[in-house]
Amino acid sequence: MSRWEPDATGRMVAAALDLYETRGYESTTATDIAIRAGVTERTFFRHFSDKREVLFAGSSDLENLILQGIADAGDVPALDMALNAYRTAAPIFETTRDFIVRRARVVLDNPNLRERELLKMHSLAVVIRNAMIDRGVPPTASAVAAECATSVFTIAFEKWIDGAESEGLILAIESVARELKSIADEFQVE
Amino acid sequence: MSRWEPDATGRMVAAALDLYETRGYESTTATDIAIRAGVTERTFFRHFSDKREVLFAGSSDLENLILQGIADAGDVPALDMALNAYRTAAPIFETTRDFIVRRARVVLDNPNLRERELLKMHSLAVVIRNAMIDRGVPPTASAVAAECATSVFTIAFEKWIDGAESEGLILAIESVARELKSIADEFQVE
DNA sequence: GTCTATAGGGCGATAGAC
DNA sequence: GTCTATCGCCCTATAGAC
Repeated sequence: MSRWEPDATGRMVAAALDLYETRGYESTTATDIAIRAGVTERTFFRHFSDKREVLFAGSSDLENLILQGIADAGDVPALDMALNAYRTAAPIFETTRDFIVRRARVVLDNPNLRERELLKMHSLAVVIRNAMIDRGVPPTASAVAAECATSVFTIAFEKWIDGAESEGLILAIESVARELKSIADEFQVE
Repeated sequence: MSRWEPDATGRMVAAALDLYETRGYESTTATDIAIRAGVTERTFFRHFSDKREVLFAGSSDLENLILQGIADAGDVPALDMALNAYRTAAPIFETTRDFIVRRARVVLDNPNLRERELLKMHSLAVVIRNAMIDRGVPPTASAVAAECATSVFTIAFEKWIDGAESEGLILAIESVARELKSIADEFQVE
């Protein structure tokens, strides 16, 4: 038997989500989470740079899928390429839906967590943007496509969480993308 | 002569920007800012809910202009309506360009401030979205238009700060909006 | 305006894996 | 021996309570 129970990170994430749900984020201390996970406060901060980060463990996995989505995309228009990043990432949300939904609710009603989520989403957009530039897509087109695909994903995710799109996250993405297309069609540049 | 020097808020904002520029955000304490502005630490926290907020003073003015931009827009397509919010807000950036540029640099290279900025931009998007829904634009169209107009503004702002668009922020907005139109044109929905 | 709890960083000690 | 995960104690600044 080893000195420590395995998967300290997983235990801390689970403990944090439980406590944030029941007591709320503000009134949960880092020490509370650590104790519930069977580690010390100091260990908590060695795994997570701050109290928010614990709900964003595994975001580097997400980033890798995003990058793969760009690499896997064929020689398609910029917006399609950017959207492919999120199509490729969608499965990791779908396979852990219960956790994702609980987590989303907690994040949604706490400004501190919301803020961190926006930073994470923004860094995904930056990753997509840079990967597209590396593939030879012009800089401004890459920036606009990456940002707008991220908006599409965010809105689709919102619908999927609400249960309005019970047919799956990818279909929700396609549906919101169609909406973007139609809005842009109506728009007349001066 | 009054008991206190006037414009405590303005002095704290200026002091904070100076210190964040020279020492960096992390190694500037709230007390440092307060002292430099000639107030007590307690006064600082009475004006600003936290150390980040000091660089976002006046964001309610911005929100009001945004709302006016939506109200002033004629019966135009959704994306045009959302963009009009930022066209209307553009002048307050242009009249204080020096301050805005210094501020943008500081925000850009500190994750804590960057995070807060993203939250502020997101709440502008939400304000636009709700104002559009109130004007009778369908919910999903409002969401997509508000988010994408915000992306357009952010990218245009970036170019304008870099000096690439010396002809003004509004022209930068129009130019990025054209890019969005052309990207959406290429995109073929499945 | 004063007091205090919490966030979160620094550092050295400890105990297993290899 | 090295490397890595944990602990424990000390510290300061933030930010909320009173």
